[in-house]
Amino acid sequence: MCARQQRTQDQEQRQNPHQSLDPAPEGKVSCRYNLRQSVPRNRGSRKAHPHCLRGLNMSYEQSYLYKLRHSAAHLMAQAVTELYPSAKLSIGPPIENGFYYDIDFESPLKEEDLEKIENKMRELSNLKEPIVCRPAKDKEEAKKVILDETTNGQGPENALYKLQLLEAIPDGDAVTFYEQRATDKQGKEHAFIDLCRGPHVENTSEIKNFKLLNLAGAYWRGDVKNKQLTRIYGTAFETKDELEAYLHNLEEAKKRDHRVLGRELGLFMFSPRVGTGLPLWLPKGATLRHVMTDFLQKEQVKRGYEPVVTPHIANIKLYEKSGHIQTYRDKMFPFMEDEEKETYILKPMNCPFHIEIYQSQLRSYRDLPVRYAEFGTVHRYEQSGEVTGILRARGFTQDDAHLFVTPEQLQDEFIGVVDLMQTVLAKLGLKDFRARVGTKDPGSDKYVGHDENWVAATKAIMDACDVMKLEYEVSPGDAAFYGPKLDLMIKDALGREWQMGTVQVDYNLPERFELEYIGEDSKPHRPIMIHRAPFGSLERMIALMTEQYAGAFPFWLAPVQVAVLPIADRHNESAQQLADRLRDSVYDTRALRVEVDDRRETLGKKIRENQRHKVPFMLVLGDRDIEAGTVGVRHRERGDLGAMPLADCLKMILEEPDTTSDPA
RNA sequence: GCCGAUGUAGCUCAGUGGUAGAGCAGCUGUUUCGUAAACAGCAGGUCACCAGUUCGAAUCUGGUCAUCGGCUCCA
Repeated sequence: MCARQQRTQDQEQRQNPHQSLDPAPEGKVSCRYNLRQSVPRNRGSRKAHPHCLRGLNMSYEQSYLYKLRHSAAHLMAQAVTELYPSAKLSIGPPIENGFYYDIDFESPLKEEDLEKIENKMRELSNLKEPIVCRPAKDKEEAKKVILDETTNGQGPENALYKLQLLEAIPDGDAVTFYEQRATDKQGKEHAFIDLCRGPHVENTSEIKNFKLLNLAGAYWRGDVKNKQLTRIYGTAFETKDELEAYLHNLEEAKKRDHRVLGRELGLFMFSPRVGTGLPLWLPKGATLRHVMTDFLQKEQVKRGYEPVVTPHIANIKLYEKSGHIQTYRDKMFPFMEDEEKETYILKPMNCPFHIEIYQSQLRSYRDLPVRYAEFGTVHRYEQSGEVTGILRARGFTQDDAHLFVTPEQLQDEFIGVVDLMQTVLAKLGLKDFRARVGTKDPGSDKYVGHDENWVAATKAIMDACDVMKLEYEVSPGDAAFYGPKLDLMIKDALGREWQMGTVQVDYNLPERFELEYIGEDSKPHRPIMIHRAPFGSLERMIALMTEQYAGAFPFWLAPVQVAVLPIADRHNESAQQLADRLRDSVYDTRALRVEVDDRRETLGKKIRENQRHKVPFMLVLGDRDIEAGTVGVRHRERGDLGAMPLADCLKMILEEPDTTSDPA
């Protein structure tokens, strides 16, 4: 587990997820390491050391490539300052698959300006500027260097961000500058000095294979309250081939984007007449959902969960009591208000409903744990810039459940949930994920409940992870407002990381709702709640799996498992009969999902299209087969397997494994 | 929400001020075919929407909306 990624870097130096597509140049940028040894993400420490980059895999951080990219960021900054002398530089770190630099421009940069900057970079690279480290005696001297030598004659205001970075460096720590300087043929001097801990390559002529990729806005120090700077993303490699391979991979990744495949495979759609972020599930996508929820449902029944079903709207008072309104008011769809009557809201969470059901009767300690599960559709008014296909939709389905447990049961129940999640992920074939324990950020006031509850809940999560030998990383500030949580994180085709499964230990909602059970001592006690969702969002999970499998879902999940292809019209009836037999599970308890492609097209075309729709098995039926009782079998990955007796073919289909190789 | 980009037929995309184009998909007809695209014809667009500039706007300007890449957020 644990993905190829850095993760504990300073917030200002967060990787660009867009850049983190695995270019896989011999695993050079691959960075696996023990999560437990990683430095926890901590906003406080990020701010204390904004100019250092930690948490990257040591081999990458120490590699030539890492230095090269860092130097490429400097070269870009030099080009920018020559072209736009009033631009104010802030930070420009290397990241997993490249580098960026955050710059405050006087007038907005256009995408076409990138080419200009690239050309200038080439010019400077050709000057073969030596890059040298210049240590400063102390911060005082460093300040002088910044003001005297890095402002392009624009005055102290130009060094605004660099001075703030300098201030954040602890007194006594080494302060260094890197300087690159050369004179061109016309005798003009080009010089660039940047506050930087390095290290760098020795000469700008080493920076040859680079490309500026895109522009983005990025808040100074990652804080919305600060000014938004312009971030220029780029990448650099040691060789031209590696650069081209990376850019090629980027293009390939776009083809497995779930939005592209979702349309091609007929899984889901969006309509402007319905609304942003509100998916419409087409028959094949709905089938996929059914297969997945059916699987989880059965797994949950085995583990003592009970199903419940709750409405899509509720009286707002329910959510005032839970605290959701106070925290998320402006991230909900507009309230349904009526002057005379009560106000209702579209539900953004299922928990208060399940709590109501728990409270509907007096509970004994003998009844606990109570485990209520529901595939609950919720609606959240996500920010317009955040909606991303079905990865982040405004209407989605949680595979939600709430466990009401005694303190003694907490650990076992939590472990049971983690076990379920691992079972689910193994079945879905998802391996490349990481675990994150989101804890309370002491500096924030968005949390409810007493500290002792938070401490107990956090300890319960970490203890359970230890028992399960699950490696995790602690991430302060990533807790839910009512409690800490364990999240499983996974990347999409473009390398962006998403939260999927989640488990939360919650002492606070039981308190707010005054939940009770009668203990052995015949006195009332307060249960603890576990919120959990192994998929997280069914929509997001389907998006991630679509990308992971490039649309070629494992056999058990494929919306269409078998396509029967009659060669000519006269074979259509036999084809239908064969399909019906497969659907009726004549041969097995497993009813197969079968389609007959009886269009008047050539066999080649039928094969091509079913192949493009990633149908696992195609059964070709012609005169010879009907005569001999055989079918021509074609497997999605293995190709034409020739004619075989029907019985053999069925045996093969039913033995098809639940996993699949990735044909993309 | 913020920064940047994009919006032409169902899909992928041409079209830089003078009567809207191609391929695929679709429809109709012919073909009845053995493992990744048969042949022919037809139809399909208020060029996202609303204003403006102009004799004339897909094309220039402004606004709105949606989508895409980031930032921030994600109960």
